[in-house]
Amino acid sequence: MRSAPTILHLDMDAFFAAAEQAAKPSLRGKPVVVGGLGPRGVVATASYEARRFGVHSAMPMAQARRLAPNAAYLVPRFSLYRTISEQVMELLGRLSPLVEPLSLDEAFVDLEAGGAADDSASARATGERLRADIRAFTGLTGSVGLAGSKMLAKIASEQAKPDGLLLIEPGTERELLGPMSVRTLPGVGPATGEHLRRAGMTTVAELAEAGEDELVRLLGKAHGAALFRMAVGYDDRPVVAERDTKSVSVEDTFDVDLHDRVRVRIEVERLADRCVQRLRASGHSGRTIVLKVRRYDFSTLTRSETLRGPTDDPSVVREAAGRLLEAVDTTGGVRLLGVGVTGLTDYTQEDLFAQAAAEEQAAAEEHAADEPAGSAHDAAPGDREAHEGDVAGVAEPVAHAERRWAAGHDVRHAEYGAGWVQGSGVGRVTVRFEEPGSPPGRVRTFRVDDPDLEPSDPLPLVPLPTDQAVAEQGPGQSSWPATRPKEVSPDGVGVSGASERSRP
DNA sequence: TCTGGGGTCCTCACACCA
DNA sequence: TCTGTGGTGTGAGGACCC
Repeated sequence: MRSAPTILHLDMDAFFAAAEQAAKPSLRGKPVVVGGLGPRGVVATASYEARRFGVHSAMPMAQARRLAPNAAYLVPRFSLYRTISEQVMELLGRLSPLVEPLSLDEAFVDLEAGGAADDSASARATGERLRADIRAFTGLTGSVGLAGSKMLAKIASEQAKPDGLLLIEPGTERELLGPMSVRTLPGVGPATGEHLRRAGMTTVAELAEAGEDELVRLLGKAHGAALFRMAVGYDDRPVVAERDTKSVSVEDTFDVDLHDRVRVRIEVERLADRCVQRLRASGHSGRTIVLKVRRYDFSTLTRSETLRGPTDDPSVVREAAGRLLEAVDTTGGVRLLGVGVTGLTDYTQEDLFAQAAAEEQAAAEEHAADEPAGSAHDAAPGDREAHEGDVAGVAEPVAHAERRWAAGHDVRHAEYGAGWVQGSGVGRVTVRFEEPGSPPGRVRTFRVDDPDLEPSDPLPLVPLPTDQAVAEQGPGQSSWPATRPKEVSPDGVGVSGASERSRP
């Protein structure tokens, strides 16, 4: 806790949906829902227009479609969001060396450490400047909270949404927090909230009145004590720039429950391989292998095995996961499988031969991953929906030519210019010709093998400055964030609802 | 009308050892 | 030798977050 509100929390507004609206002018002002489009998908982000229909994060997609049948439904394009996120994080990095990213669209900044602010007035000015810069550089809006602690800064940005700034003056915390719901505090979810409600506590003030001993009795030592401190507005957690990864995992929910034991085994091995790929990409190896199984009735169990030493060998992880699977009863069906590795270290302590073999295999897998989209993981459930756009409605694996035109992806036509794929199927691809700076564009349909049509990289959401404009700013002046939109992996977008009406 | 994916942290139970 | 205790490692599950 500090005497000046110099901890800043930034939260981008409806980030994934806003990015799609910025990239696709025809979707601006319309309800947009981003999330998994499969039968078991959930909403990742809903635009504010969609929220008016009652759609919100974590809601089953089927329910969202009932509430907002005319919304545009899109699959997330993480590489695009990551590019935008890097631009935003770079802007934050100019304020302070102490930036703690929480996710692609959220971060804490210690303004004091960067000398960017030392009192309320300078903190507020810095926050407003940051919001203006984010809008100028990305075309998106973010909300800023400023306070003397991380908890309060986060609460402030939440209150400021959308597109606002709120500063909490030190000394006013308890007064402000008192009437708020216990669910406002970080760490109080549905279960803890209900637990507290049964104990007669629904507001933060009631938590503070109950006292630390009572909260510890109800919730346990760590949780109870932490919650009491939060309730009285005390939070001295520092902004931490670098955090070590503790675990790496991959999981897949299947469109239809798996019953075949052999198939389950194959999926576990596939997940183990994907997990090792990630593990290696992060430069880690790990000692404990974890298998996660969610059964037909949504009951979830985990089984783990700790090895004698850390590994990043796919065969070792595959075998361990397979052994763990042997001990699990899967009768009735399996809804989800996951494989993870914990107990991470930065290197492998196994013998050098194993290490060399592992590296060879990693190189081979990396080569395979560079091949055209769809060749490596067509059978993997997580990838399948990405290639079969909602609009295209293709039940069978799409033909290679059509696979080039994943719905939502950017394209360029020799005559009509830049656009994005609205759908494809039966030898045709439908493109809406518009780009971030243009008015909503027209839709045209082409043969999938039209030589004038080519896939292209995503365009910047706002025009990049000319070299002249940069030069005029002079050396050392604020300049465009270095990160540029780069190649986006074929993670696919399917569109339905509003845009589906313009299908050929 | 069903409930994603990738994480973190905490608690509890149990075995083992000093 | 037996019993109690406390620390540590491991395994499982739950809650929470974005």
